[in-house]
Amino acid sequence: MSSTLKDIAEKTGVSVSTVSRVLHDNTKKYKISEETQTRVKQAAKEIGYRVNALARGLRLQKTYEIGIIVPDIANPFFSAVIKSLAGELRQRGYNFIVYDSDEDIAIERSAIKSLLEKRVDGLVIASVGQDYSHIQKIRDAGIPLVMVDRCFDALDVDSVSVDNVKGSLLAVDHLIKEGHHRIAFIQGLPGTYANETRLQGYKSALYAAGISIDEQLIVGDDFRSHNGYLKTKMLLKLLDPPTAIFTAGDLIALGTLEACRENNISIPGDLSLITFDDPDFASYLSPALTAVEQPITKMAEMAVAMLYNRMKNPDDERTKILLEPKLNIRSSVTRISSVTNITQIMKTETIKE
Amino acid sequence: MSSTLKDIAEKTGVSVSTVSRVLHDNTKKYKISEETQTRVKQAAKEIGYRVNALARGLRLQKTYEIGIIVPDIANPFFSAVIKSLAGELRQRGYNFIVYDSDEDIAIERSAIKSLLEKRVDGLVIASVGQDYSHIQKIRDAGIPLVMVDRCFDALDVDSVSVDNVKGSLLAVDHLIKEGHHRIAFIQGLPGTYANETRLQGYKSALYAAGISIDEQLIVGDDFRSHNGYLKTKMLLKLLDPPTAIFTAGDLIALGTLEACRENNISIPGDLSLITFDDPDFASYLSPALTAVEQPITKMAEMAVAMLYNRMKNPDDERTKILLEPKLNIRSSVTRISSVTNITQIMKTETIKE
DNA sequence: CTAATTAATGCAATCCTTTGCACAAAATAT
DNA sequence: ATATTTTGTGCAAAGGATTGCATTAATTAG
Repeated sequence: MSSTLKDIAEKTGVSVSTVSRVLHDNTKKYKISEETQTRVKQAAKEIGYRVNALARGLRLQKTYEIGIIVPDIANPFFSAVIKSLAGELRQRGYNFIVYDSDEDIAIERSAIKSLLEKRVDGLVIASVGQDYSHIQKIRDAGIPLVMVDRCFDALDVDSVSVDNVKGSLLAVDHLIKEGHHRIAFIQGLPGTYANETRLQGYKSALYAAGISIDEQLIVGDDFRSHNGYLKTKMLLKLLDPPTAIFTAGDLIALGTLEACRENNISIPGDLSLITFDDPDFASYLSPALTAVEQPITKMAEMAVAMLYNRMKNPDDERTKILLEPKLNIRSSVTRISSVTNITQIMKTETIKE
Repeated sequence: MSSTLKDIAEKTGVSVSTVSRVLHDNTKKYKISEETQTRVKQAAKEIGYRVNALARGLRLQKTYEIGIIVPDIANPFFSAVIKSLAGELRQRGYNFIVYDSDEDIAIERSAIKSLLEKRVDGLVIASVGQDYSHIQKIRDAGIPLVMVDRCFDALDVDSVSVDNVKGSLLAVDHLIKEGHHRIAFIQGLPGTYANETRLQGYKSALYAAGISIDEQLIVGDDFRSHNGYLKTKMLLKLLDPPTAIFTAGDLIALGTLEACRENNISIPGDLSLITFDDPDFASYLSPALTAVEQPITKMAEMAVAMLYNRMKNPDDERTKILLEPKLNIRSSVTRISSVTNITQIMKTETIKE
């Protein structure tokens, strides 16, 4: 079906080696006569020759492919990350293969298996989290790898992510400054890097403000919108409901919006909302969402640069980079009066005792 | 670095063939003794063996990879399509490689080149449009191919897309029923299948209602949000601005929302808005967007089924499938009084003469 | 006890490309 | 005219896996 170097060789009467050299050896290391060159090129075009990347990769032990794994392609945050990574990689002459682990660590494992079988030259992984033994194996096997967004503090691997703790601090501090004391946190998948660090930021902010932590207000179990929907409904049913909700991801916030709409709760009138992640559509939502933005382009740029460096210098020391988040204040948070605050605090105390 | 069948063979003292058969021949066509099997499997595990997909693909002339090309990964519509395709493919034991053509036909071409070099078993393409000579070549080369969403009427290739004309009719009819006569259309990339068919639906609806077409109200040149933003600003500056806008894609609608917000135009108070594509967040926008929904899951399901069939039966007749769109009425369209209508019509007439 | 099966494994070709080394012919130097 | 260098090209191995055919040893049949 598809033609090979051999076909061209037969057609032009030269050897396969010569054909290969004409078509791919940009170096003039081998001196092929002008005449042969044109004859071969001509034949290649006529016959519609296309190099076989499998054979080449096999021979060269290099594929110019990078594997990318994210927990959810359809999540605007990750699709933006992929898009940025793709641009960076293309510039450097690399292609990429994306896998969607669907927030499932078993799929993540099998994705890694597939990619390694394909002999990709490197990996960029936004891990589901929870466990890192499989990632550790990749590193130990000496395969270039960088983790983005979702990484592991305890694992010594190149990584670039946003300072999640700081992002949460920014968000919760803002709520506190606006007079909120009863602030709920709807988390993503527990045990996950992104989640634990964001939770930590939430707790620190409350602690720093002298607000005691109410475990009832920490709910949720994954990054999907349905989680936001369900948990918001639960929070609203509390005897002493929160005056503000901080969600760990954009999709969760969408679920919260849906629940509020159904229950005729006005945001920010009745409830303030702030979320981690700042997708393109955040400012067009009703109301425009106050959100913590992550520097996606920067993240992709650095990830590729780090991967590139790791491929060149396998023995460099590994680095973990933390980028600065940014709080974009829009209109989903309202100031509440200090009178209310005091009542709130008293209420909280009462429950606590 | 990574181990091969040969390593295992040496370690266990059997031949490479035997190792291969133990590890991959699920058929019991060759009878390998239980003892050898366990010895080989054991060694493979110890040594961390991993098949080389390049070598296997080369030998088998089959890679179990499907190439996917879309114009914009970050567009929620396409990322949803990819996600659905991915699920379908995985079920059938296929992997996939995604490329983002960035709405650029040159990148699309080079993506196709790359994928064919990798010897993918089939292709799913949402083409940029404009030209199809490169697609025709794939078909003529006998490579299994199905087009989704963006296809070509004039090209005989398996394809599945939504009935765009009907979708536009649904949208514009709805506007007309709500009393609108001055309806603008902000298009996507001209020359594109999706765009031309949607435009056609828009025109037919107006024609059927006896409303003359005002070329001033047909604007726009790509599917990005910036296009929506710019063109909305222009439309608003018209002496006789539209009372409703119909946008050819979700991102365009986002741009329109932004422009309206900046100009203090209330939707649907001052202007009604309806869009093609219905992303998850459409119902949470301000206002909740009335939108034409495409059956994405169905589309992916059928695309994979068709591709699968084409791989099995290369000579079957090719089919073009059109799926039904659905209008989701929310709150971005308002009814306008017939008095206004008449004035509007008169104004239009005046300009026309 | 010989002939015919069956069980268990190995040989070697094939898939396609790349590249170090060898070699013949032509050009240049001595 | 001989020795040396340069040009232009081919040979063959390597990269890893698969599989039809061949082969040997062990069983079973007759």
